[in-house]
Formats: sequence, C-alpha cells, structure tokens
Amino acid sequence: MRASRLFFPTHKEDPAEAEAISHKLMIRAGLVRQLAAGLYVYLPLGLRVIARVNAIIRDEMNAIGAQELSMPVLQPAEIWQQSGRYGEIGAEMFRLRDRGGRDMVLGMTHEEIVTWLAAREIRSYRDLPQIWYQIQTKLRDEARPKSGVLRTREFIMKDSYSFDADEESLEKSYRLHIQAYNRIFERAGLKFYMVESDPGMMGGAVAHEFMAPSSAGEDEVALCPSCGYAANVELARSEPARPQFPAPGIKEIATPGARTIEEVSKFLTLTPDLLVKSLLVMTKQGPVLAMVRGDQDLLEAKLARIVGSNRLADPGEVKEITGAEAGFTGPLGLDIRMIADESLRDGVFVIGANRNGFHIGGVVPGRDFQVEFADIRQVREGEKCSHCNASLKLERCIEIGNIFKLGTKYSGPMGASYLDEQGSERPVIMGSYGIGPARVAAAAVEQLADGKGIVWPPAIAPFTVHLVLVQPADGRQAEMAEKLYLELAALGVEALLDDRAVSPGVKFAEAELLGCPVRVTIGKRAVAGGQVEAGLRRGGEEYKFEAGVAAAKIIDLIKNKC
RNA sequence: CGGGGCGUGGCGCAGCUUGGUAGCGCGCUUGCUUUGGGAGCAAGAGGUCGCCGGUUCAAAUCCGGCCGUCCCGACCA
Repeated sequence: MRASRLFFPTHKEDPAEAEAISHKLMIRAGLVRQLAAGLYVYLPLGLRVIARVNAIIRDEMNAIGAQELSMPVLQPAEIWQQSGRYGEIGAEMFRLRDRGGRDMVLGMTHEEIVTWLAAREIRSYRDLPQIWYQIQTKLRDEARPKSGVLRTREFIMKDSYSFDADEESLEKSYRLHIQAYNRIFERAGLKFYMVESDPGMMGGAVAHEFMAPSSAGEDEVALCPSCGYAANVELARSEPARPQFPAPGIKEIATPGARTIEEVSKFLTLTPDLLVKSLLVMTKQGPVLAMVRGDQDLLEAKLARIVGSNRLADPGEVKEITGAEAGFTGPLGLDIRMIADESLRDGVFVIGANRNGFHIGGVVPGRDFQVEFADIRQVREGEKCSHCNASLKLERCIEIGNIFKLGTKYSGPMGASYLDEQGSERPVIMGSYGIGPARVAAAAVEQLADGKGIVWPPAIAPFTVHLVLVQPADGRQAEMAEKLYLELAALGVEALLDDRAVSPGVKFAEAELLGCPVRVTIGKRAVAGGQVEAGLRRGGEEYKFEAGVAAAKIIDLIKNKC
C-alpha cells in the first residue's frame, strides 16, 4: 500500500475527549473516528488491525474443530422470552418493532439464537459434540460507553458455543477453548491472565475471564504470585490478618458524636479491625443487615449473589428500621436477615447499639446474635492467598475474553435436547465463549505504546514494514524504494510505502505514531552508500543492509527480532 | 440513573467574570524557497459561538430549558 493513496488522517494533538492511551492513539493514528457515544467508524488502518486479530481467531478456532457460521443481529423478541432473558435484561437491550408490529430486539449476544438452531437440528448423541462460532456485531445500550473502543454500544465479538452430551464432554470443549484462547492472545502479543470470574447473568456455575493488565481496564483481578491463584475481585477470596481480640462480655459504651468507623475507632482507641461496619441494604425481600469488619469494604456484587439486587438504605429508612441514625447501626435487637462477612467469625467486636450516641463492645457474632456468615468483602492487596498463604496482588485489567459453562440454562427452556444411546431424551450441555477483537487491539496499544505512538505486536500490526522514502522527487531514491517494495511483496510482506511529498520529519513522526514493527528508510544516504537502514519500532535497534539483499534481510529481521 | 466537567472554523484552545461587529496555534489552499526528524516566507479560504427561549438598544458573554459529549459512581451477556 502506498501512503499517498491510503486514507489515514492523523492528528498531532490528543483529542480533547479521550482519556485512555489507546483511545488517544487510535484516533491520532487515524484508526478510528467516533460517530456518537460508543459508536465508532473503523478507518482502513483500524480495520486492517481488526482483520488481523480476526484471522488469528479464525485460525485457532478452526484448529480446535470449531465451525464458523453467522447469525442475525436482528432477532424476534419471542426467542428471548423463551429463554426468560427478555424480562431479566433491562434497558441494556435495544428493543424495537417491525412493520407488522412484532417485538424485535438487536442481539446483545447469541445464546438464544444458537440454542434455537441446536434445538431444531441436533437430534442424536451422534450429532455431538459441536462447537459453532461467528464473528458478529453485538449491540448493547450501555449505561456508560467509555475509553474509546474499550466499551462501545456496537461492537464485534467472536462468540462460540459448545454442545455436548454430558458434563465430561463439556469439560473437554471448555479446555479446548482455554487452549485456543491462550494461543490467540499469545499470538496477538498480549500480556494476559486467565482468572476465575462471576458467571453473572450468563448463568452456569463455572466461568473464567481472560484479562490483559492495563490501567485503562474496568476490572480488577487478585493474583497470587506464589500458587497462581487468579480471580476477578468480584469473587476473589483471601485470608485477612486477624487482630488480637479483647475478652468477650457485652457492655454498652457511650460514643457521643462518633458515627464513622474512623471516629469510633479514634474515640475508643481501638483499631478499625475490632469494629463491625453494619450496612443496612434494601432488597426485594426487605431490609438486610450486611456486616463487614471496620477495616474492610463490602463488595456489593458478592452480597448480590446472596440477596439479589440491593441498594444502600437511605437515612430515613435506617432510622425507621433500626430506631437510630446511620452511624449507630448494629445487629442486636433487629429482626431482619443478617449476613456477616466470614472474617467476623470467632471474634470479639464493637457494634452499633441502634441507639444514638452508643455502641456495644465485647460482642461475639454468631453467639450473641444469629447471623449467616458469607464472603461479602472486597479483597485487598497484601491479604493472604486462601490456597497458599502468600500475599495477593491486585491488578487492573481489560477483559479481552471470557468462557462460561452454561450447562442446561438455555437448552432446557428452549428444548435443545438429543436422544442418548438408550433412546432417552436429554438436554444438550452448553458452553459459551467470547472474545472482543477491538479490545484485543486496544489492549495491545495500552500495553506497548510509548511517548511517540503505537507499538504494534507484529502479528496484528496494520503493516509489518513501513518503508520511508525520504525524497520521492529524487529518482534514485524512488527507484530504490520501489524495487524494495516490490521485492518484499514478492516475498509475501505487504509494506506501507510512504511516497508522499511531505517533509521527512512528518514521515518519521507518523511512522512512529502508526507503530509498524519495522521501519525501513531510503534517502540520500541509501543512494550514496547502497545500503538501506532498518529500525525496530520496539526497542529501537538499527540495522544496515546492502540494497541487493535488503528484502531477504528484512524478512530475517521480522522472523528473528519481532 | 446520581454527581461533576466541557460544547467557539477540520483539530487543539483563548475570549465569558465586567454584554458593544470573534481571536490564537495546528491543519487546509496558492506561489516561491526548502528536503534525514512534525520546514521557511508571502498571500488566502474557512465560524448559525450546540439548540430553543428569555433579559437588553445590543448576547459567544447574563438567565431558563433542552441536546450532545467526556470523567467519577451505579450498571455491565
């Protein structure tokens, strides 16, 4: 491709609306343009990157025996009613009517459609197992699109679905996906982890996410450097240090004006881990008292898994239910559901007295009041790993892929079943697996970019070689560059030839901004010395090659150093 | 959905407090010069100041409403 013909509008300055590095650079390098919140146009260079990511995905999906197909984005609402998700999912799903007044949706994912297909076409255990995939557009009316292409309302996803006769076979399909995903992300040049994740709305019991560490990510994962335990903080477990507890023995203590953990702890000269933080939350089944240690934070996602969706009670509700103002809430005397974090087990704590200006000390949860114990706290950096006792690290990550064991969540209600060897009808056991190609690209930008621009991993770079022809007007330079460009093409490497009549400074700066792995310079020095210069975008090493053998040498360089 | 910021030529911004005929840098066009690190000189083109309404002799500027977009939070198959 010649730069003189390539549409790649670049910007010198960061766009005002961008915060994330990938967002700034993908706009500056002319990869994407924003149409509206969460809607992006992919320009030629951006699309080339996505196409290369997709090619890797296809390659590795095909390698595990998956078969590509394509399913509609526009879907009848009826099918979502069958699975039950039409009612469960709220404003995040785009809903519309066709001209005949039929309710339709724009697909946010394709479990329903693929299960519909399986229900009709899979009949016998002989038809199993199957893995079907597509690379298709998804639409979600996101509450908050953000960070460029990292969270958008319309995006493409590689989604695959496995169909198996039993759990054991599902395990195989699941493992095959793990294998494929590891290869895909390695080939794409990313640093990533596979972590345990919350199955969430997908249903099913087991799920993992593939996470690319980056400060632009929206998720946080807990990692054990010693045993390899890795989990999304939404479900990560840990062993917090246990304080020295005082002797038990209930006694009321006046704590005038001390409401927050900090104030009470200061007033009583006790460390916060000797206090109980009692939070009144409102659920569909009524109020629930959630308790964590004073030094810890409640993780709402964990609580939600036990009590369903919930919100913090407002001050009026607290007063009505506990009889005291927020700040003095505690479990004693309340006749509502109570859930305490596991770290409150076997300890002696100070709790709120449900009486303004008072707390109660010497309380033993489970003995002095009835309570369910559960893990409802947020893991903190430095807490001990539950498996090996090493210190956990927390890291912010971009979710680039996920895998779920669905079981019969969809096949059951939608009637996807098969006849086994004994002739009895059984539901198909399913799995669902996603990858976001745009997130893979953006994560690569986030992880590798430097002050000058993007640094693409070779496998997903828009071009592997960026040929800078310094002075196109100089016939000898142009001839050398053309020759090398054609030689590279003959060897299977499509280069970007910068044949534009712009100043050298612009060419070099833009080459760095675009981030192709190898930059080859042909200017007056090349004409005078018969050598071309090749430089690596990553690391910056420079090489000189005799013009006659330059193409072969550049190929070697790509193979060995990229 | 709650909180906050921003909306002025293509891009990045100033001007708004204190109302009076819209400015800077980059980019773009033309010419000449230049040509290994975002060139120089000269001459140009390009703006309903997000939208609607109000106040005023007069509104980019003050007031009200709406819209868009970004950030934090909630949410997130």
